[in-house]
Amino acid sequence: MRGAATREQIVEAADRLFYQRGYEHTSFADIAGTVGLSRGNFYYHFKSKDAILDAVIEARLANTRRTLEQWETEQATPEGRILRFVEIVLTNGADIQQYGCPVGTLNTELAKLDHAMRDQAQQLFTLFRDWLREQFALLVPAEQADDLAMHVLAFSQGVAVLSQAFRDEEFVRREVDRMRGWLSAYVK
Amino acid sequence: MRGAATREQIVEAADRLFYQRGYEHTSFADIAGTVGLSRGNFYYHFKSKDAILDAVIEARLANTRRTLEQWETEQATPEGRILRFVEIVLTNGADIQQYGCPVGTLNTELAKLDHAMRDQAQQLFTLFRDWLREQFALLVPAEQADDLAMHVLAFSQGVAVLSQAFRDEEFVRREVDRMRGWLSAYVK
DNA sequence: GTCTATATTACGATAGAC
DNA sequence: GTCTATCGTAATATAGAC
Repeated sequence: MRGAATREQIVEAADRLFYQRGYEHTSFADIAGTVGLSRGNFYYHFKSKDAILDAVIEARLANTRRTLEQWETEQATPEGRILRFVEIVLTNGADIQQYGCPVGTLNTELAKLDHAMRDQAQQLFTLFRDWLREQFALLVPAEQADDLAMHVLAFSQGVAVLSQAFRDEEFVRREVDRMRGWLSAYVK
Repeated sequence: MRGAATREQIVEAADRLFYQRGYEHTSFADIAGTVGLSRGNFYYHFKSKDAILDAVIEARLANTRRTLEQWETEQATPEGRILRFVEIVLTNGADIQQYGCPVGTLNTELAKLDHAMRDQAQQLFTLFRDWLREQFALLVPAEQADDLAMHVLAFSQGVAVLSQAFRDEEFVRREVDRMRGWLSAYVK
């Protein structure tokens, strides 16, 4: 019981630190310090740094699935759901301006490190891609849906990178408005 | 003479390694090994890692200015110049698929590290932004030009992040085609 | 300008007591 | 399950010989 709670605390702290500082720049001491644990005890729960990354990605995948399910129930129409995704850059605007997109920055970092966990990080993107594709498939012929899903995904990444680089909230708003206009052409 | 040549070699090697592996993941030994220099001698040329980063960014700024000037002479029309920028994601497609955008990934990394050289890295983006704005100012009213410039910049970053994550050249092609269509609406 | 040798620190990881 | 103590390695950086 207690063990599971500690493990969860470690994963949560690592998740946040990996996002805010990056994976490589986060040390065991950082995570242990945040949780209030000694470095030695750390290895009882996770035997390597990669093992923590694995757990963090698994947690993010689970959280993402939960979020997407919630959006399904909250938004009645496919365009409403797609718009819900588009507006993350506003909803999470402050975090994105400081730390970038949690999915995009992790993928970028692991790609440069040529890290073994690259493909699992890509799955985070794939979750959104597939979900967006399903929404578009309700609006356009099925063979166009994936292309449009990738376009919306690219929008989110472009906005996130520049939002972090320039720290310009107005830019984000303008891009969301432009995306709203683009999207309206596909609404039945 | 010889000293300047060695310094140049160091900056070139560091530039490439920072791009391919990331700044933090690149060690002095990596750079020294590439140039064929001992670590000790290294500090004769650069007294710290930050000093190398500074020199690398300066070199990139100079290279970027040169590239933009070249595009000015090569392309007679503003739309041709903007398109030349848009097509970088194809021209440098292989590198971007492997290492991402050199400007975007550096900005993302330095932002997470909260690095002192962040603002100088941002200048790389600003060079492209200002240049694109000037091109758009020849096509649309001046007050719209910066918004459109940022949109094109966001396009390049979105495509670069997803190109690296999914390693999908077809996606890049489709996005460039879409951008060509978008751009044609602004051409006189 | 270039080298070897070394100081120093931080990190990932292990051993073993409690 | 948690702790302290410690090892090995790699990285930044310095000192001093040639």
